[in-house]
Amino acid sequence: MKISDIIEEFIKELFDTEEVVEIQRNDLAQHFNCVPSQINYVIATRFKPDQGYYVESKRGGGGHITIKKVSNTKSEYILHIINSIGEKITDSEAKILISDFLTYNIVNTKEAKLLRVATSDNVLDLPKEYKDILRANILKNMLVNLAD
Amino acid sequence: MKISDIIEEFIKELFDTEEVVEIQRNDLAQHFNCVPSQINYVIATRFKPDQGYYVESKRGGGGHITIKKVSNTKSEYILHIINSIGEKITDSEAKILISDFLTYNIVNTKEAKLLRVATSDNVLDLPKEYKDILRANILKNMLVNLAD
DNA sequence: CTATAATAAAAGTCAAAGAAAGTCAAAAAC
DNA sequence: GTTTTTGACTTTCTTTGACTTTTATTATAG
Repeated sequence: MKISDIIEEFIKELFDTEEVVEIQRNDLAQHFNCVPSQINYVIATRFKPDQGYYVESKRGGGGHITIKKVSNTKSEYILHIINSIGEKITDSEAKILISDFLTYNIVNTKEAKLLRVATSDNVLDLPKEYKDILRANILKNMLVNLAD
Repeated sequence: MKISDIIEEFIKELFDTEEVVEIQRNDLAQHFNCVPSQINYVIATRFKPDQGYYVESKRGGGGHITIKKVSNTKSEYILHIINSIGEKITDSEAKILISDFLTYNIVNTKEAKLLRVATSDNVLDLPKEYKDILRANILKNMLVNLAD
């Protein structure tokens, strides 16, 4: 079996327990007994954006390579959620949904806050008969704009 | 972990309790067991003006380094806008405000979209008497969460 | 008692050395 | 002939230390 495949597999296994994988190029190379640039090769060929990964790195002392898995099914997931939201949604239902988005990295902290604020009961100071309908409307429309 | 990162973190923690941080270069270096110029390095790379810090120093006996967190004009700007929004705001007024935020890089494209969507006339499908009040409420609350 | 000179106590500068990661093309393997 | 492996060379960031500059204090001369 090719060393590149082994390294690829190794890194991918790290994602089982980690959301973001941080590696030390030289250490990893030493661990697999290969030249450091082999690691670059593996990353360049197996962790491309269209394969759902985002890579960052830093050189110098304490340098490292960070690989993030970006769910490519993100927009699919969002569209699915949008469809599952009916004509109404309560404050607590929305709250849970948004918290899930954060957990699954569909949105970042700031975006989650914006979603939450724009759909929260105390901001939507309206008669009951409007509230949940409007909330569903706002939420769905905001979500569409997060799906890309 | 890098010593520079540790020192950076240490200094930033001082800001939790202090508005202005005053350090003694040699003491700090001794505390972290590094050469004094390491402190200069950390300050030069981590406490730059565009990172929101202003640094002053004095040499000689009783010398020191003072680091001030300069009031982020961004959040100041946002807070100012929030105060200027009354109890109501129309769709077109909001639109202009949000477009200004983008122009001045107060928000990024995605955030601007979210603001726009959550305050737009067609999403806020409500009787006229509620619309502008609710829009102001939503907008102000969202902005609070962008001010940091 | 001042005014100056010497000394000490800081912080600043800058370049060299070290510690990573990146690049790219040649060689090897498939 | 395409993919993988290898390694020499480059770039970036961090650490270190010798040397400089500034400021405060202390000692000395008048």
